[in-house]
Amino acid sequence: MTRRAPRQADIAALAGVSQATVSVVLGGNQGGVRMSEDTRLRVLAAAEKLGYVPDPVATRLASRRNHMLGLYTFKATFPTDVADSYYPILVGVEEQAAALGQDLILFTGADGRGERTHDEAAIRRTKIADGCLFFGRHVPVASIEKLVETGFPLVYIGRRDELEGRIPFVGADYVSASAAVVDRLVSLGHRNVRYVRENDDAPSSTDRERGVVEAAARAGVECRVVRDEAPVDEWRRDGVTAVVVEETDTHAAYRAVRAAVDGTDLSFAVLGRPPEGGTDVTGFEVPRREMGRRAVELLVELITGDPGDLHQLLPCTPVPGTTVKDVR
Amino acid sequence: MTRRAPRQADIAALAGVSQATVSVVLGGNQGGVRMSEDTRLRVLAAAEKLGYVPDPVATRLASRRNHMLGLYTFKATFPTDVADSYYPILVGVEEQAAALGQDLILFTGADGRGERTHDEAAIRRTKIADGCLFFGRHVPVASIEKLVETGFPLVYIGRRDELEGRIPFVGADYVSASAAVVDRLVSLGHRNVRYVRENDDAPSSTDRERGVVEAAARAGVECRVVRDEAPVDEWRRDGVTAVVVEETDTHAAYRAVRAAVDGTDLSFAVLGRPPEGGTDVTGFEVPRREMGRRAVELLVELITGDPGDLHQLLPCTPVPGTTVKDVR
DNA sequence: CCCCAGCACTAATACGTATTAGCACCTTGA
DNA sequence: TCAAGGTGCTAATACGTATTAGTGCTGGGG
Repeated sequence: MTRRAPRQADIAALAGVSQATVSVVLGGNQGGVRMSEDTRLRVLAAAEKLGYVPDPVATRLASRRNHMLGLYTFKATFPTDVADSYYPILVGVEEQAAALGQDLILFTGADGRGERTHDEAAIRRTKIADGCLFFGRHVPVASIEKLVETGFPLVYIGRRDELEGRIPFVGADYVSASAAVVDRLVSLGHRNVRYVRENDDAPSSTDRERGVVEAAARAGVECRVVRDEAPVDEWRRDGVTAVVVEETDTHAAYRAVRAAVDGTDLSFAVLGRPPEGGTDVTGFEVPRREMGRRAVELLVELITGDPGDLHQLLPCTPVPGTTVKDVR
Repeated sequence: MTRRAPRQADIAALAGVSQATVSVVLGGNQGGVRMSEDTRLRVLAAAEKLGYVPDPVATRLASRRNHMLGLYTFKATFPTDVADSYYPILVGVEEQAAALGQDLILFTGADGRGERTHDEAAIRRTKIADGCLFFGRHVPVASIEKLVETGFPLVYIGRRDELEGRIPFVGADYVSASAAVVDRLVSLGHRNVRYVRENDDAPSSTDRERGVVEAAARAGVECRVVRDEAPVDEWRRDGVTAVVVEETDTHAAYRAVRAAVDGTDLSFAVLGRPPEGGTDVTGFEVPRREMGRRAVELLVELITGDPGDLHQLLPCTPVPGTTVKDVR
């Protein structure tokens, strides 16, 4: 039953011109080819009448532009467990893509039978789009390198330092934001702090640690780093007055520490936002939506050829909260 | 810098065969073309040596399908306000798309400058995919009809009865689920019920009303339908013992009624799930994730040519809850 | 010695669009 | 009248792979 979708050749036949003419007219005549107004209108009318829609695959094969941006996530794009942290980014991505007239291709990472693979073929499929956003805590370096080497435009959401800075990214400035949290503690008189981080070496984790450690060092304040455990009584014996905890998608460290600290007189801050929401816990807000927007912006710049800064770190907004006490 | 990616022609040259041979060998020889083991190995070796990876764009142009499913939403795909009700559907869609090896195109509805239009051109663009899912409370009938008429595969998420049943859909059986809620009230002795519904004539609203009204009629129970207001004292004077409220994305009716009923001895049920979550409120669970999955399944069936049932209604899961009292 | 049946492979073409060189025609000015 | 220049359009080709009809070759049977 399916009538074939109309193509330029059909329009050409209807309007009594050649396929090339149709392409020129519909393409907005970028090539500077002369065309009479009369012909132009005839072609447009025919296209309208047939309900023509350009084939994006053919467009891309012929010209390497189809106004589609890829979105490759290393987990499901719509994850079930960490919805709260992914979602705002996606909102930003969609927002900006719409604003710039780009559609989005979600690569499901499926190569036919179910299993989600992130092998080279899967990643290379992103080339169907004009460019692609990548989003995930880790990087399959080899595959990404091949993409980068072919000059394919891509932007990571989140800071990356693999491939000696050849990966463009839009991330959050966790270093400064984390340092600011420590600075605040220091200004309120805390001289002995524990930092609980998770067992992950993604940049978002290491950046936070760096911010905390450097700020503590600058202030001459003691700050020991521990992982994923909360012997609160011991800490208090050691003279600790404040606990800072990393916040990741899993919330693992956060929950453990929060539970242990609750009801004590320890000050408490989180490097991000607590999963339960609210503004009472001291920390900072990651500008996820803005990250999504800027990533799209940068990607489109890469595609069109004059990118701004290839490595962007957006500032996080401090959340004062009420869980840090003045101990001066 | 960009060295050209190797193509089949390069392999062919290296192996001393034709491009067609390369295609046949690398394509796993689906067409039943005979090929000597020797040649096969030579080609594979050459491909390996050059690091060949097929160009997905060309692949998709040459074969008729592009293995992309469209997803057209009448609001932003990633809405900021109704995340909870949209999201599970998207999860299901992505899940099943991945399982069936399909990528997803999100139509941002952008025609250049920001504003989201749903004119014919916007909807027509969905044809760049092999088929498209539509998702929204209302239908731009004229535009959709044109699509349907060309035989373009599409599936609505949510029941639709426009175009005399020519629109395939996967929806939820709100009629039965709503009736079941009333049946439960009746079985607990309620003989006078108020139904508060919202001011919307989308199928999801009218179906709920129908279920409620019919169930009440069958049981010979009084059930008056009101819109969006909650004069609780008046109801109680009239002998009402239970209130049923529709639940939509806006939560408007729900919130009003819930607040008014709270603290009274009126029983209370919702035709869906309350926005605050939990399982204490009597109602039912809409199988959103499953709807997403099945919609994808049906769409792919339409594309490949042997669709099952074009109109599917999925059962909702009853949630007993504790807000309905036994008044026998 | 010829014919036919496989065998191993390839030429040709399709897919739908973009791009570019250039053709045929017209106008203008000398 | 002719060259120069302009106008409006098209032929040809590229993009990289899939598909199919067919071609040349070999060997075996008659």
